[in-house]
Amino acid sequence: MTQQNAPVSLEEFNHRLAEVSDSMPKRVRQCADYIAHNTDRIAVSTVAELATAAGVQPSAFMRFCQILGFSGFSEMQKMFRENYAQKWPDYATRLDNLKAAGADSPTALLAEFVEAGRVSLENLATSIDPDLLEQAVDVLSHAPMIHIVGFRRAFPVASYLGYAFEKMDIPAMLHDGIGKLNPRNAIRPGDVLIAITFAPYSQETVDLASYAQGLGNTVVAITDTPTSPLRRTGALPLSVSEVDVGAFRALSATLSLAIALAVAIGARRERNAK
Amino acid sequence: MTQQNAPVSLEEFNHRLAEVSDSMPKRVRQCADYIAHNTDRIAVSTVAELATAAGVQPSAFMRFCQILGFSGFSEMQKMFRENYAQKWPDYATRLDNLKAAGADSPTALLAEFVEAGRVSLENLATSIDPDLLEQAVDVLSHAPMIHIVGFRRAFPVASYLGYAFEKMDIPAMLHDGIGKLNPRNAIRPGDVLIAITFAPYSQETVDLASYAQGLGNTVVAITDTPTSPLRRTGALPLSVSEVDVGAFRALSATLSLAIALAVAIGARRERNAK
DNA sequence: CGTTGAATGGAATTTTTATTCCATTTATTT
DNA sequence: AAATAAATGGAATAAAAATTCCATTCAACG
Repeated sequence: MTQQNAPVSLEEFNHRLAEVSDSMPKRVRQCADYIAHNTDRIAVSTVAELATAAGVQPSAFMRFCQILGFSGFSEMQKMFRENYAQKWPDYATRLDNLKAAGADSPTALLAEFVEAGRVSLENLATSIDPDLLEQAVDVLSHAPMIHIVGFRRAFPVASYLGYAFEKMDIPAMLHDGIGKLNPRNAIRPGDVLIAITFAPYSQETVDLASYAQGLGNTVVAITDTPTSPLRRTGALPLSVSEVDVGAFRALSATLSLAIALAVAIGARRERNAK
Repeated sequence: MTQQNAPVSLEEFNHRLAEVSDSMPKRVRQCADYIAHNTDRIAVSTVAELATAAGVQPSAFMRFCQILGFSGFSEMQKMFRENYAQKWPDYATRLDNLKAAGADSPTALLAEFVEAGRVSLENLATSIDPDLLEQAVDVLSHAPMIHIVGFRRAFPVASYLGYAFEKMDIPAMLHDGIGKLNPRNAIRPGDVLIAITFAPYSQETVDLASYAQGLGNTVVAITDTPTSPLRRTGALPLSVSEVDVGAFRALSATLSLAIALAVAIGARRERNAK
């Protein structure tokens, strides 16, 4: 009994709800009232749970779903789950589709990276922990010297941080591994290390981080997943999850976080100096 | 088979994940990796869906849940559904919250860079000339060796290109200025130079570009304004305009262009090789 | 006050989803 | 290289959930 006009977005859903909320039998209205106040529970509950919470029988809740235009509860829930998951498009699939369409053209590829960057940025904005960021800025703005380490795909981020600190006259040292010199002894008491690494985590970075922590220095980690080895050692973790396109990523979110961190440190230092 | 220590919060879950992520069989690790990047999907998916997305059988996913200390998938999902609460605020809302923290707060700064990055990416997508990009890919995919130069704020871009080419087994050389060696003679006939520079244009980059062109080598320029000195010399110009936040920029668009260029070259080379 | 049609509760049924089990493959150890 | 243990895939089974159906209740109207 699927109706022709099932809502496909939160807006449509709310609109529909308002539209039909007059002319509802008692029990169905109970459902509507409950849902209006607890819309977010739809995606993660069963009919039985929602029905109980609304004080009605499952069958009554069922009728509510149908009055709204869905074939049943499952279809309604599907809409909410998809809406929620939309932030994470499946890039592997999309890339396959793209190739199937014969479009491995440079422009199509660029569009993919632009899209991936956009999603990564949105995700950064919604996932960053303001407290951790604040803590990182605080500790870094008091460091006599900031050390930076990051290799392979993390190196562009490390070097950009180095550039930014340089431009703001903040004492900083980029451990870039030139000549395999490993200038560990440059890390003095009170110095803070910014360690950047992503899966597969580079051993040198992890080593330097634990060395610094062994000395009692604070380490700020820019890293990805919760399984990152930098988290285990008690570093201050700033996490970024970047969307891949094939085997590569655009680093948009990571660099944005890095440069925001650097500029915030610069601003904080000026304030401290006064 | 409920274990005594099933995680009851996201923190505990992540901690546990990090703890056991060494010493995991292959398939279980696949689950861990997928979940680490898509934690938010657990609440709204079925085992079958997650297993497919992680590329494993449902039974393998089941084992993963148990290794983490849950009796099964349902128990794990229950934890996530209970903690689901206010994950709903969307991008726009969240960005407002970040800004609301105060003008020069780290989060407000981050919000600005995220916004700037988004705008820059949009500009890039609409302003890039597909023909020029195609020409650049074409000429670079036939080069016996690709040289890369970029200093200061362009250096992260240059080094990321170096990383990408390295990963794809494409002969490339990053002219990074170490020891002021200036290995100009490494540029052989047929080689192509990617020169990256933005206002204020760094002299070394411009010099190397005109040197290469003097030899008859093609130069692909990643640069900004139409007045860039790299344009005057007849280089193939790919232009990006990046939105500034104060004196800095997030480089999102530039890096996206660079990585798309690199991957396109890699794909083209494979096609040529056949 | 009886008749009719809508609304309701609850149990029966169907469908979906989680979970277990076991034969087969893959690694490890001797 | 053989023996042993661990890991894996896939199908079988169990559990849970959605959906339907129908007997009963309630409300409206003549």
